[in-house]
Parts: sequence; structure tokens; C-alpha cells
Amino acid sequence: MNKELKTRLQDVAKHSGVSMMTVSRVLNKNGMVSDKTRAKVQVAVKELNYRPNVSARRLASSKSFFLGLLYDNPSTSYVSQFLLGSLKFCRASGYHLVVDEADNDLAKTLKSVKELINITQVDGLILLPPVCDIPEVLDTLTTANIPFVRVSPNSQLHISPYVCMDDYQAAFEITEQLINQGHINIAHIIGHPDVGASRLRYQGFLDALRSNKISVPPEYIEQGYFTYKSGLSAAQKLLSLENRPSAIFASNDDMAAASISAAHMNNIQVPSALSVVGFDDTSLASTVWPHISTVRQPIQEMAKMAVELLVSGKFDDPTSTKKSDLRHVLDFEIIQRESSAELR
Amino acid sequence: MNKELKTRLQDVAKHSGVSMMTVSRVLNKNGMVSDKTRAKVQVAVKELNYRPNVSARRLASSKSFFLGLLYDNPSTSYVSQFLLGSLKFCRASGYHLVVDEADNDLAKTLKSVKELINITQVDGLILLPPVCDIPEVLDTLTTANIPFVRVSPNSQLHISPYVCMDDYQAAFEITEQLINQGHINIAHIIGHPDVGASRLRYQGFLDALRSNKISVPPEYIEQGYFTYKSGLSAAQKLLSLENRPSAIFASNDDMAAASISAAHMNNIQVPSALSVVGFDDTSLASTVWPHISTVRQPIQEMAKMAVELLVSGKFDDPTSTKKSDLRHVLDFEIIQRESSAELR
DNA sequence: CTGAAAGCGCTTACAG
DNA sequence: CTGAAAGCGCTTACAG
Repeated sequence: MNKELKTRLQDVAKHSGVSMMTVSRVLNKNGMVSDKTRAKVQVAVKELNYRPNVSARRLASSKSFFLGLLYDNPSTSYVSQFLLGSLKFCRASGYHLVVDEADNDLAKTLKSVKELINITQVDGLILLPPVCDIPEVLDTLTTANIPFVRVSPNSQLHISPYVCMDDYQAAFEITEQLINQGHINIAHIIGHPDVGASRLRYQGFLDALRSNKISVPPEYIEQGYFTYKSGLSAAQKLLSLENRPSAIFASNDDMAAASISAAHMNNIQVPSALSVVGFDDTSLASTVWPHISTVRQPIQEMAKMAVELLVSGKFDDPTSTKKSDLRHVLDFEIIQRESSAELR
Repeated sequence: MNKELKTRLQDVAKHSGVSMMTVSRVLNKNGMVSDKTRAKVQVAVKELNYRPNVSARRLASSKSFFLGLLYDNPSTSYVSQFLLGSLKFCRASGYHLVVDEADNDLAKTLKSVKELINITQVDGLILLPPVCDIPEVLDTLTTANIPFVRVSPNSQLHISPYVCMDDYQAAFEITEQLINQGHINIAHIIGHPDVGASRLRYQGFLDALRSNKISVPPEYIEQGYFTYKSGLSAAQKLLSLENRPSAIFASNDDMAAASISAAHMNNIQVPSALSVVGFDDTSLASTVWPHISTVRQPIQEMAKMAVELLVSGKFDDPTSTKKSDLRHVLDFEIIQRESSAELR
């Protein structure tokens, strides 16, 4: 390490004519500093392009500058996108990320959580779904008084800040897009019954149809489990109906991809004879052919928001926070690709 | 942080009756310490369950205890699996990982590399394919004298240690498995022409057939580009041949998945009328139905090996290393799933 | 609102 | 082969 290149706190102090202590206070935004002094210091920080040494900071302070990320989501692409996003924003904030996979065995998971708290001594934890809804994990964290942020949680929404997107609204909009393309016979493959988002997406679908005065025959609704296989058999049933739907909205991309395969098997052209839309915008959506029209989840932005909430320290004292501040909804995006088109 | 819980270097020193300096030397494996003293210290370390404080270490030493991971691979699942693996082993070794994505623009990539060297001051760098084969990146690293490990590189194999698997042998074996299942009419979809592994897999395929005295008609060989779409059109051609193959070996899973779709479109049952095998064992392989028989790349192990090579410090002085030590080949695994079966 | 001193847990010279 | 001293770049308590 070229120590001589690095500007240190001392350099900033000298440059702005104050003590190191004062610079430290400005940097950490906590101490009482006069506006004038603060301004002076901030100028010096900018001019010298000063970046605090995380190791020194960690060594001296009571904070660890570690954030934990706990996941047990089977979707590699979801986890990895989130991971990459948090890594980036942790780095920007001078934090490091410790990643742990929750085990199927609850006892093991709890052990990992306790290790993160006691050994790694994380300053905060991010929980991805579905581990973010395990009561025992939440209890452990609450008891240990460790701040945590949950992503798309499904229960106990009042106990921690969380980030999510509006699954209902997204489903509503992508359904409405099909309607605007002239589709009336629209089927839906519901997602896994245990996942809260499945219900929200289904409801958004129903309400979009209702608000356009379109009725759904019961045989247009199939229960899926977010897997390709479940999507395949659901789509097979839908496509063998006498009054075949002209469009299928699957509750995730895997099942949408399966619907396209099912169409192929039945010699039904996509999108000319059948439109298919999915949800999530995983890599699968742009892997299969035709590429799948879908809803993009703002995973990167969710990661950024989660890190920011933890870094801000706003929630370090959980009791002081108003419920209204807990919910952070991020924008989704409807992505039109080649698997859906105007009805003709 | 509960400081009182943590055992420190001092505690170990006291416990084993030597100075902190001696403990440090034992821990860092560099200094000259008598075997007797070393043993004593090691016992104390074990008993007290001592783990060095990375921050203190980093602050005091000339090393940063940062490793960089540079990637530009489009496969999210590949990158994320590698990422998760390295994260794990970095943590076990007391290192932190800084992850950067190489840009399409070479100038930007070089800038990132220089930042990793000068600002983050990484102790070493891991390069994933294909960025591991960009001469300018390699030059920058060599000039800066930063140790680096490459994963499955394709060129200049003498300039750095690297980890890889035996693509040729794996292709040979999975082809031979098809042969053992009674297949004679086996087609191959070649991978992207710019990727070295494509050639090796193709060669393994050819040699397996040759060693079993099976000849391949030229129309059984199709050029693909590792994409689903390229696999789809390649498979379409293969399946419309008069002497249709009974098995297709695609050079990756995406193209194998596409081959299955193509079979469906032509009302050909997989695996009863057509066996399909892929390569990589990405999540796609167990997403589509039937699940794809494939070759598992040992991505986690490759990550571990890459981290270990860097942490070991063996290659800190690149000039001193013998060429024979550079190559690290890891074992693959043939995974038999539902997409291939005995010919009947 | 601001500062001088001590210390976080290690390693790097420097001695012996 | 082993050790006592100084210092890495910050923050925590304590003064004022």
C-alpha cells in the first residue's frame, strides 16, 4: 500500500485549520459543529479527495461497518442480482458485506444469524424473501436489537423497515396492456400459494379484467408453483380448452417460458396465435425465444435502498420509528418483448 | 461490538507464554520460529479459538487483505455462483472481496483495473472469462506487479496461475455415455467460435466417436453461439434431416434447452425419441422439463482454488514460479438427468 | 461548539 | 530464533 499517496484525517484537519476531532465529527454527521466550520471541512475533504480508512475506523469505533445479507431464495439470478447491487452500494458507503445462506434446517439458520451478530458483529442485516418471513429469525434479531431491513416481506410488516415493489399494480398494468392489445380471453397461471406476491399478482390480474368489464371463466385460472414444470402442465390444460385463451399471464418468467414451450408443442405460434407474458424479468425471459414480455423487478434499486436504510442509522432504535416510514415501494417497469402482441 | 468477548493476540501470547511478536510470526507463517514454540502457540490459538482482527491487521500491515474479482461474463448464474464461492473462501481466509464488472469499453475496464490497484489496493485479482484473455488487462496487471489468477483462460497460459476444468475430457465422457446408451447417430451443436472451450468440447466429442469407430456425417455438426436462439435454429436443422440423429450433444445448457424445445415443436419425445445433453449445469438445466443431462462445471471449487492461490502468496513474485505450477485442473462431473436415455 | 490524549489490535522495523 | 517499542488512521471518552 502506498501510504504516502493516501490523504488522512490529519491532512484534512491541517488543510482546514481545525483538529482531527472536528473533521471526524463532520464526517460522521453526529457531532455538533458550527455551520461555518462544517463548510470549511467539507471543502477540504472535497479538495483533498479524502476517503476515510475503513479499517482504522472499524478498529477504533464500536461499529463494525459490516452488513449481513441473509438469503435462502432458490432463484440464483434473483440472489446474484441483489448481491451485486448491495456489494456496490456497500462499497460506496464504506461498508463490507457478509453473505450467508440460510439453511433448510431452522436451527442451523438461527446459528448463522447468531454468528453474524456475535462473531462478525454486523451493524445490520438484510433479509431476502422467504427467510425474511421466518418468525424465529425475526425474533432473534429483534431480541438482539440488531437493525434489519427486509425485502418484499409478507408478514409482520410493522416490525422493521422493508423494501418492495407493487406486485398488485404491476400485474394490473401488464394485464391491462394485454387488454389494450385487443385480448379478451386472458388466462392466468397463479404463483406458489405460500408466496404473498402470488396472491397480489392474481388480484391485480382480476381487477384489471373487472375494471375493463371482462369476465374470466374459471377454467382460465390455473394454480402453478413458480416452476417450469408446473407452468408446463398448467399451460397444457389452458391450451387444450375448447375456448382457448388468446393470451396467458404467468405469475413468473419460468412459467411463462413453459407456456411458450407448451404452445410450441401444440403448434400454436407465439405471439401470432398466443401472447404470453411473465413476471420478474429474470435472465430466462431474454434467454428463451421469443423473448418474454414481463415485469421488471427493480432488484438493484431494492438492494441500494436496503443498504441505504441500514447505513443511514435511522432505524437503529426501532421503537422510535413511525410505522409510516417503514414501507419503501420501488418502481417496476413493464417490458414489452416478442412473446406478446396485438390480437389479430 | 462486545470487545470483552474477543480474544486478542495479546491473550494468545499470555496463554502460551511468548511475546505477541512470536504469535504473529506463527500466524503469518513467514518468520523463523522454533518448532516447539510454534506448537505451543498453535495450541493456544486453538484453545482460545483466536481469530485475528482483519481491520487491525490491515491497518498495521502493508497488505490490504482485499482481493479483486473482475468479470464480464454475460451468464449471471456463472458469475453469481463464482461470486458466492469466492466470498465464502475469502471470508475463511480473512480477506474481503471487491467485485467489479469490466466494461465493453476497454478504456473503462482498464480504468477499473487501475482503481482496484491504486485506490482499493487489492493484494491480488481474479479474472473470469472472457476478461481473463484481454491482453491489455493482463499487461496492466503484469506491469503493476499485482498477482492475479485466471479462470479458464484461453491464451498466454504461461503468464499467470489459472484454474480450469478439462473441457475436452468432459465432452469425451458425456459423448461416450451417449454411445454406451446405444446411440450412434449423435449430432453436436458447437459453442461460440471465439471461446476456447467450444473447440475443446467439439474435439472431445469427435474423439469419443472416433475411438468407438463411429463416423459423423458433416450435416450432424451445427455451429451455435451459446444462445438459446442459435441452439433453436441449429436443432431445427438437425431434426429435419432425413437421417435424424437419435441424440444431440449441445455445447452448453442454453442450446440443449433449445434443442428440447425444437423437439417438442416437431412432436419428438425427449428422451424416448431423442436424447439431449448439455454442458455447464447452469440453473437452466434443472429448470426446463425434462431436466437436462449435462456436465457440471466445478464453479465453487474453482473459486476456492483461485482464492487459495492468491492468499497463499506463492505467486507474489511471478518470475520465480515454474510453469508447471501454473495450471490447476479441477474435476467435473457428468450429471445424468431425464433428457437422455437408452436408445430403443 | 472544539480539542489533546489514549487506545483499538495488529505489524513493521530494529535489537539482541 | 525471540522481544520491546513505535505506529497504522481513526474514534471514544474526557475536558474546556
